[in-house]
Parts: sequence; C-alpha cells; structure tokens
Amino acid sequence: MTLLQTQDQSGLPQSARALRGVRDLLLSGEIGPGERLAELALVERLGLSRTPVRAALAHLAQEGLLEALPTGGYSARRFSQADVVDTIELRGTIEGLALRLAAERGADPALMREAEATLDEIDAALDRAPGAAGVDTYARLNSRFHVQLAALSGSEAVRRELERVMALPFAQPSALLDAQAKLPRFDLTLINGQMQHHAMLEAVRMREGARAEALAREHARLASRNVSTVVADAGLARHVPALTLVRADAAETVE
Amino acid sequence: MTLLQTQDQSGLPQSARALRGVRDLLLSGEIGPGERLAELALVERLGLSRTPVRAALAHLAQEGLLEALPTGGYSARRFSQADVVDTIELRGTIEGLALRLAAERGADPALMREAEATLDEIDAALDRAPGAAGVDTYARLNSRFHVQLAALSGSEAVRRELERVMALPFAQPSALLDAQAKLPRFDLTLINGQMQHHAMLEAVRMREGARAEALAREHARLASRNVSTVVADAGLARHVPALTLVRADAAETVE
DNA sequence: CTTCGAGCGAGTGTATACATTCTCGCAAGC
DNA sequence: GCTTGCGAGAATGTATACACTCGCTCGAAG
Repeated sequence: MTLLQTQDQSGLPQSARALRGVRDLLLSGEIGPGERLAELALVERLGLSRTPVRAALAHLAQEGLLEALPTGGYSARRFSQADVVDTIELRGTIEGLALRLAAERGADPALMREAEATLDEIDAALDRAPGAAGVDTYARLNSRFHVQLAALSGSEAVRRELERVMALPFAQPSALLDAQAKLPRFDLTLINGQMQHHAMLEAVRMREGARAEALAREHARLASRNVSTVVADAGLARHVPALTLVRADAAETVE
Repeated sequence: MTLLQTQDQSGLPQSARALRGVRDLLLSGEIGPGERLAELALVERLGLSRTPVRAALAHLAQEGLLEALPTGGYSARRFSQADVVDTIELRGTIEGLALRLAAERGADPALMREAEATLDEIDAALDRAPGAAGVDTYARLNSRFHVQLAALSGSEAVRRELERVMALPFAQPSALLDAQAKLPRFDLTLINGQMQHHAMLEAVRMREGARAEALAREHARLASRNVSTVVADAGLARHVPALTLVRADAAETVE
C-alpha cells in the first residue's frame, strides 16, 4: 500500500519543502477538490515564509494540480472521471509515439538492455508473488519500465512531454494499482500487462512501429479500466493519493 | 511579416509585464540560446523589481523556454532541429488524438459549424491572395482553426495539453509560415494544407476516427517541411521569432 | 424592512532588505 | 612557476514590510 510519508526534509531548500508540502496536502486529501488555498494559512501549516509557498503555488498551477482564480489566488483543481480517463489515454498516445519513433529510428541498444532487464525482474516478481501480494514490487518496477520507454524514443522533446503528463498523479502508470488490486482477477491483469510489456519491446526490436504504437495505447487502457468502480468506492479512493483529487460523480452536485 | 512589437502595457500587472518582457527578449533574439539570464540585469532592462521577474523566469522554465542551471539561475534553452521536428510531430500526434476522440464520441455541432466557418474564410482568403501575399491572413485563420480543432475533442485534458505543447513558439501551427513563404511552390503548400483541413472535418463528421487521426498527423508534417533549409538561412531565421531559439547546426560547436 | 454606502479586514501583489552560496581572482607558499 | 587557499564580489534564495484590491459587514437612510 502506498502511504504518503513525509520524510526527512532537513537540508532541502525551503522552496522544495514548500512544493512537497503543498503537494502532499493535496494528495493526502487534507485539502479537498475545489478548496481554496490561502497563502497565509499554508505558511502557518508548513512553517515557511510566503515566498517559497507562493512559488510552490505558481508551480503547481502550471503543473495542473491547482487552478488560478480570476480574483487572484488558487484553488485545488477538481478532476472528473473523464479527466482521469482522457489523461491516461493521452499518456498512452504519447507513449505510443515514443515507441513508434524508437522502432522507426532504432533504439539505443544499451537502453533496450536496461528495459529488458526490468522486464526480467518483473517476471521474477510475478512468479514469486502473483496478484495483490506483490503489487508494491510490481508498481515500482512498472514505473521504472515506463520511464525507460520514454527514453527509448531517443527524443528529448517526447521524453519531456511524457514526464510532464505524468506530473498528474493519476496519469502515472502504477497510480491506480493499489485500488485495482481489490478487484476480481487482478492477478490476470498484471500478467496481461507484462505480456504487453514484452510485446512492446519485441515490436521495437523488429522495427514494427505501428505495432509498437498500438500496443502502447492498449497497454495504457489497462490503467483506466474500472476507473468508475474504483472512484465510486470511497473507502478505496481515500487511501489512494491519486484518487483524492477526483470527486465521485455523486458528490459532484454537493458543495 | 510577423514583428515583435512591444505594445502598450499600461494597466497590466507587473508580473504580466515581466513575463512578456522576458519572453520578448528571448523571441527577438536579444538573448541568444545558451545565454544566462541574471535577475538583476533583467530588472534593470525591464524596469521592474526582482519579484515579478523571478516569477517570470520560473514560469518560462516550466514552459520549456528556459533551463534551470544546477547552481541556481536560468539560461536560455538551446533548441536543435530535432527538437523542432519532434515537437511538431508531438503536436500532430495530440491533434490526431483530439480528432479521433471528436469522431468517435461525436463533436459538438456548434463547434463544428465554427470550424467550418473558419475554413470558408480561408478558402476566400486563398482565392483572393494566394501564396506568399496572403500569408498573414492565412496564418491568423490557420491558428484559429487549430484552436477550434482542440476544442472539438470535447476533452478538457486534451485541449489543455495541446495548449501547453504550443507554448513552444515553433510548435505553433503557423510558426514557420513566414520563413517557408520564401520557398518555391509555397502557394501549393497552402492549398494542400487547406484541403487537409477540409478532409479532417469531413472525417470527424463521418465518424471516421482513424482517418481523422492520420490526417492530423500528416497535416502537422507540412509544418516541419524544410525545417533544415529554413534554419540554415540566417537571414530568414533572424526575423522569425520561433527560429531565433534554434541554433543552426554549424553554430553548434561555437560558444 | 430593504437597500445602498462606507469602513474594515483579509488576502494577494509588489518591493526590498537580509542571508547564503558560489565564483573568480589574487596572493602566498611550496 | 604552479598550485592552493583565502577573500571579495556578485548572484540567487529567503523573509518580511508595505500597497492595493476585493468582499463582507454594519449602519443609516429611504
């Protein structure tokens, strides 16, 4: 289970603490969707001065987590299920581009070996602890694999863009795994995902650009499966950081 | 021809002036690729205080125009031809996603009519002044059309992402038109582009998602045609804002 | 009782002073 | 003569005081 543990921040610059601090408040749900963030209140809660807090707010607004209010100031952005599904589709599309470019232009052999090594580790992990038991290990390796995919493209522009899309917590490859682990036949989902992983690298190796692209897209759709089920389950959503940002549709009317 | 005219900024907040001011310095080439931006120097040049200038620098860094130096401070990012080509490919890919979603999910009829109206205007403009003569009008209408395309998707997530990618000046649909207008048979390029515009809307109307997507991608590639030719021509590059950011490959070694 | 206006308070926008770190140059010692 | 260390300067990072705007409340007049 992923927990938000605010780790030791000694030595970190104030601006980094502010960024972490505000982001944690949002992801932990302490600040709910739509809620306004007053600078002075944050200054008090985080024990910092206004300057770094202000910088953090501006940063998070550009990142998409906050919304700039017309009168000034910011509020926590409200995300809908459609936002989650579309953002994951977006990630799949750009990962598809990355893999197509890797296939067409040829991927760096060293990077290919690194990605393959990660898949070997996932194979071993799934063998050792299949299903929900090994979800933590799977999540960690899966995230690493997706970072390696972005690098395979050989394009700095594409790599940066992928990084940026994944700044939204629910767009990250392993974001919803903790919640989905409670769903039936979860073990098969993981195994299916890993088969797609292997196929993606094979397609790149064989220079099959269209296949690699299609696989990347379909793979991303695994992540958006059952989004509505997971979001609707308040018990789940509360403990999955990425989902605290999403208002269940029922609560949409209430303010 | 597009010129950077610093217009009246009275009434604008200092932070907006700072953002405009620094961006103009970069796009006009007054600050060249790789050059470091010292806060105090900018404060003097722009006649503002450090706070808004500092905010502008942080903003532009996240936007991708600046690069954060490890020691602190920022430098103007150096873009390669590959960055330009890949970023345009990225735009085409995301516009492809937008059109596919529009086709599959059905686009808002009102938005469709607005986009069609823009195409009618482009038709008229091309009829009146074909080729390089009407490039300014074409550029303006073309930009509007691409904004309307993003809206057709009906997805806020996709629309936002497109907006963000186009924050890089050379990713904008009409960015290189001024320079390309000097190339042979430019009039045919415009006409070809407009035919693709019509085909894109038709595909959306007919719910042909794959066709709409493919068209969007191919259409973006019109923009990256002859990038190397255009970048290599120093006379052209100097007066096209988007190209002052790109170092010609020959100059790459010099510092 | 309702409505309009003035004053007050909260909050953001801006400027600037202070702290800290990094760099560059010079000088001294090996 | 080269290297190393110390110091001055300049740059960024941070804190805080001041300015200004918006919104709310309270009071008075119609």
